[in-house]
Formats: sequence, C-alpha cells, structure tokens
Amino acid sequence: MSLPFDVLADPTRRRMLELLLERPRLVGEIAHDLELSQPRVSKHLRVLRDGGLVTVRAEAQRRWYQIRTEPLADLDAWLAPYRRLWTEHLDQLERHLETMPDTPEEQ
Amino acid sequence: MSLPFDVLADPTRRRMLELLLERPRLVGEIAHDLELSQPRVSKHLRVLRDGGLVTVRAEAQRRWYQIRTEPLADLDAWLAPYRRLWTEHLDQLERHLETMPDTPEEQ
DNA sequence: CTTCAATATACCTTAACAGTTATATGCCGT
DNA sequence: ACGGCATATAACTGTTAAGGTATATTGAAG
Repeated sequence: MSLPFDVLADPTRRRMLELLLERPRLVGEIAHDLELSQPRVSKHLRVLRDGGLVTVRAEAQRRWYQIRTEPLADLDAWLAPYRRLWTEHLDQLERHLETMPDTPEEQ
Repeated sequence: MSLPFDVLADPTRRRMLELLLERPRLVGEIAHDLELSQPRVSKHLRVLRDGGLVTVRAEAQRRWYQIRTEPLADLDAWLAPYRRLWTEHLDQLERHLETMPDTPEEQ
C-alpha cells in the first residue's frame, strides 16, 4: 500500500482532483478551468495516474480523466490510528501529558 | 487550514510520527529507534513542528516531542468529500460512469 | 569553570521536481 | 492526402529539499 502523500503534496494536483471529484474531465477542460497550460496539466495528470489517483478513457483524441478512490481509501486507512486521538478519547492524550515530568515550556 | 501534505510526504517523518503516536519521545530516542543521525532527526522534527504536527517541551537539555493532532484532523476533513465515493454510495460513481460516452479503454 | 551530554543549526552537495517552450503523435474533417 | 485539434512528451531551467559533516548552544555534573 503505497500512500499518495507525494502525489497530493502538490496543490495544483489537489485542485485538479477537486475538479475530478465532480465528474470526469478532459485535459483541456481542466487547463481552462484552472487556468493552467496544457503541458502542465498533462504532466500533473501523468503523476496522478502513476499514483493510481486517476484513470483515463480515450475518446478519439480526447482523454477523459476520472478519479480513482483506492489510494484515497489507503490514506484514510493510514489516518485511522491517529484519528482516535481527537475523536474517541480526547482526554486520554491529556491524561498522558499529565504523566510527563513538569517542566517549563519552550517557545 | 493549511494541509500537512508536504510535511507528511516524507516517509521518514511519517515513521517518526508513528513513534510519537505511542508516546512523547526524546530526539535521541527517535534517532536510536529509527537508526537515523541526530541532525537528521532534529531537522525533520523542525519541519514537523513548523507544520504544527508536534510540539516540544524542554526538560533541561532534553526535548520531549509530542504529537499534535490538529493538522491530522484537517487532513481528515479534507478527505471527507472523497470518502463518500467509496463508502456511502459506491455505485453512484459507477452509475456516473455509465453516463459517459462509451469508447475503447486506453492501457 | 571545565567538561560532557543533548540538541539545534550552518554550510555544502546532490537529487528531484515544477514549470516553460518546442515538438511529436494520433485522429478527425474535408 | 492534408490541415488542424487534443494531448503527450522531450529538453532545459530554477528552485527546493534531504542528507551529511562540522559546529554552536545550553545545561549538568564534578
């Protein structure tokens, strides 16, 4: 399970994903909507594709890009153990901190 | 809400966070457990700290680093709209795809 | 007050990556 | 067959970031 952190680290790619969340799109559409050059979009789509976050469907010269959820589900799974820290027992962390030696804070 | 993607993009930092999930740790502990040089650990901790993912508590020359959940909760929130794609109505996407023009797949 | 221990940081090198411009590829219409 | 459209990729450039080594800082202990 390779996590999509690197792929999602780029804000442009996240904006593209956000568009693709609504519906599949053409390269040109994305470039237009986000005001990006076409090669730039193609390159990012390549990265998204290599990371498994999108798939392509060819229609003549057009390419329909569509979101793929698996890596996002993996990310969700990665978050699980941390999520408990701020949901279930929020005070469990607090109690833990009280266990720590009591010394002046830095910064 | 600045997302912690860049910070978490580094696998070493993710391993460090994983350690800190159990309990707060000293720099030296982390370096030892993960077999990393001390400066390397300090540098990563700096990034984690700037990203709000950890806080420090000074105890003499020791520094106790402890996890901070807010950015992770932000990440969780970011995931929310996507999460629906693979939980609630998995077939909603499928239905959407059937709406698309039917052309040969690429790769 | 000197020395050692724990940590932070400066400096340097290298690698990766985003962006641009130019070009290639493939398909459609005429 | 030909010109144009949609997309991909190559080549190049600039920036950023990680890692290493060396050094600075601060507190403790003797």
